[in-house]
Amino acid sequence: MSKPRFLTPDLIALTALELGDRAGEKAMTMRRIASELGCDPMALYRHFRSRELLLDAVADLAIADAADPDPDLVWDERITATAHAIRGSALRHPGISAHIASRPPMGENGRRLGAAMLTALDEAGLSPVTAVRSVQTLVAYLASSLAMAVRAGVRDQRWEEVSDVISELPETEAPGEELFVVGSAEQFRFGLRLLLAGIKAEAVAESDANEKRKGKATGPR
Amino acid sequence: MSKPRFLTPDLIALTALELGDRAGEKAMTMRRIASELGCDPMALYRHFRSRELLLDAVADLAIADAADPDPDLVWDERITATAHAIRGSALRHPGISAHIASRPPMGENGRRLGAAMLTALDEAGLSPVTAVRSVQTLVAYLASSLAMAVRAGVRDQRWEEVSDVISELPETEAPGEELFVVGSAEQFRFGLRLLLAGIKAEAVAESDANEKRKGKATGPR
DNA sequence: ACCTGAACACCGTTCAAGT
DNA sequence: ACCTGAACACCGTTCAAGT
Repeated sequence: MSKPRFLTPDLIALTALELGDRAGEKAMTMRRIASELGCDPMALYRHFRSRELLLDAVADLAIADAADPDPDLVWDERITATAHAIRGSALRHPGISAHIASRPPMGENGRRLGAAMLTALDEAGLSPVTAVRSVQTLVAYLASSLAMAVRAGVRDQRWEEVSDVISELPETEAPGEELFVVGSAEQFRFGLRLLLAGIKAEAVAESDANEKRKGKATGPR
Repeated sequence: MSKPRFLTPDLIALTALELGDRAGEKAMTMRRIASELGCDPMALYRHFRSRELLLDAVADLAIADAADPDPDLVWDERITATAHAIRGSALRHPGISAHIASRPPMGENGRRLGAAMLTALDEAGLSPVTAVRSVQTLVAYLASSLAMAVRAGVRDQRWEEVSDVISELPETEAPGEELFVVGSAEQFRFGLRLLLAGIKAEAVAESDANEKRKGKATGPR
């Protein structure tokens, strides 16, 4: 409304986030964000070099309220808690979730939550290389689950067709319809469980390798 | 150039795919696709109700050359082969890969390849419900890996910052730079391995449950 | 230093009209 | 049946100018 004398990156990102939540992804244009702030569209370019970079800032802001996991939890519960926290925050801001899905936030909050997962995996006994790879895999899965949840507002028509395929398989009873709600919390939980089982197998393999290596120097046990 | 008297969905999709490969994602506008075909932009709307639906057709076309897996392979190798085939085809069409990532193709080819994975998982002994969930998880991971590979043309500046986090962890040696090439084939392979390990654990759990159930009726073995 | 206004080169899509 | 043309209501971004 009134001309804000002090435009800041934070104020711009917050305004864009609210606009997106209220009016949808497509409403977050430079022109509409500016009119929301009561300034000229070009004023935004004083603070962000492009629309893409502005949206990156909005994406990181959207997950600001995802809390770090309780340090008393064991490592795999900490991973699960962090993943669900990120998913929850992102879905509470539907206007920016598609952007989060395609460009995982690497701002203050993205790095904070990434570090939390990395620390948990370190505690699980993974080597640094495997821990980083695992975090990247978790982030990739999280991003995609988000993308699917966003457009699954109602049921995604296209997935229904998969049921035709299933009924052609041998020994198959028709599964319930709810199975085809892509992006559901239940589907998300399932995929996370698969990944954690894989990570645990990886941890066991690495610790076996370490045992064997140490064994040669100090004897077994 | 000359006015094509017989516009078809296939011809339009093919033209758009080539344009995208040649001139990038943003070049695939209704207006430019039409000018490539030598027709009026509005002629396209006779065959696709919206740009989004046209791009869905292009996405499915892009993975048309991903072959079904060799039926002689064991199930997990078949999953791996299919996933790599899809990734390969998608990356050969950089103009549409971002769209593929955000909306997994459910046209002729998407369904064909989804069915191949589902059949493999059925053979692994998974229940239909678990098999469908697993395919959805695999597709989600595949989609996201694609999205990351697309914009990783050069190194993604933002991921580099993760290395700061790592160096704060205890007992960590600086990992090689190549670790931060997000979307690399190696990173993709790693995530796929995690998921397959998870799926195998799931298969074991389900077959144990079945053994126990049958055991009560027919005795062990 | 920070913001404005006009202008450039585009978009997707609707609608009424042509053949 | 299929395609066209003009028009509507927008975009992101550059550049020169204002205060």
